[in-house]
Amino acid sequence: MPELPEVEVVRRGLERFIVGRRIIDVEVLHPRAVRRHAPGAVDFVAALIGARPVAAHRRGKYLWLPMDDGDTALLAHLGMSGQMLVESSSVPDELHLRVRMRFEDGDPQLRFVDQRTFGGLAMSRTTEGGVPTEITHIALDPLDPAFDDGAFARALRRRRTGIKRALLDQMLISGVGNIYADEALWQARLHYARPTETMSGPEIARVLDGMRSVLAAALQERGTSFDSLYVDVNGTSGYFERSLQVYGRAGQPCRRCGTPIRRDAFMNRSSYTCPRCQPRPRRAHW
DNA sequence: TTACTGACCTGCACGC
DNA sequence: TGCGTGCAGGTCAGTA
Repeated sequence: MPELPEVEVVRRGLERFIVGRRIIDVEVLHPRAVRRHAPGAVDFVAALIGARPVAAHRRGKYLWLPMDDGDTALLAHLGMSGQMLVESSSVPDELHLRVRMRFEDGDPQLRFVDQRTFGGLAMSRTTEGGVPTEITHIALDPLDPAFDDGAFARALRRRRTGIKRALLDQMLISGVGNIYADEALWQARLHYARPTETMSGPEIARVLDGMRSVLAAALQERGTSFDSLYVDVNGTSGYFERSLQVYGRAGQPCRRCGTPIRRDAFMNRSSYTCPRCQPRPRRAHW
């Protein structure tokens, strides 16, 4: 499931293999893949043909390639199962190939493959700061040098919710999904239902430290892979799954204290905690 | 204004 | 063997 580390690995691949190459052909093979491009697939194709990406940027889980016209960008979100593959035209089409781009200098081509179609591409106008207008509401991620720990702590305490809900809110902090939220909270020894409004400064610092350490470690391992759904631009899976401490380990011993890891249903998904290291708070936001 | 819920979507695992 | 069901989860519109 692509979260910040996985998206960053893909961004680096696009920067290496796609930036600087002029697009000469675009095929949209599934309209849902460009549903976020309001004017439709025909307009999406027309906007891209002739354009040349000049950089590859990321904010949270969003990727964008600014174009050489100076005020548009190709905006991408991988959703649950999106893949950006840089491949030779001789490679057979993937079953879930949604969009293909060909370039003036020939191979390799860029393919957007997405099994569950939660992801998508769009052409977007950019702000003066170079950020696509559609994602200006997305907060910075904790690895961004401009991320303000103090402002995050103040915003967190203004909320009346549980810490995990807050961490998954991309308007508060971006790049963190279900997997890394569970991992960071285990690192910080905090339960997911811990009320944000009463969190102490050291507790918030532990959460930020936990997030940064888990995201950095995942980046080092080129991301997490549970199946074939997350791969880099060359189709290679990451290795961080082997380093996960709680996520997906229900019933297995906590690597800190040996207590069996517990799985709870939470927000229509799963939450993994160690009942001993991360005790339920007396007052909780479920 | 803020917090929360459900829908979207497809493939796989599992039980019957 | 085949069918039905549950599960995985990021985002956003709608609701309370």
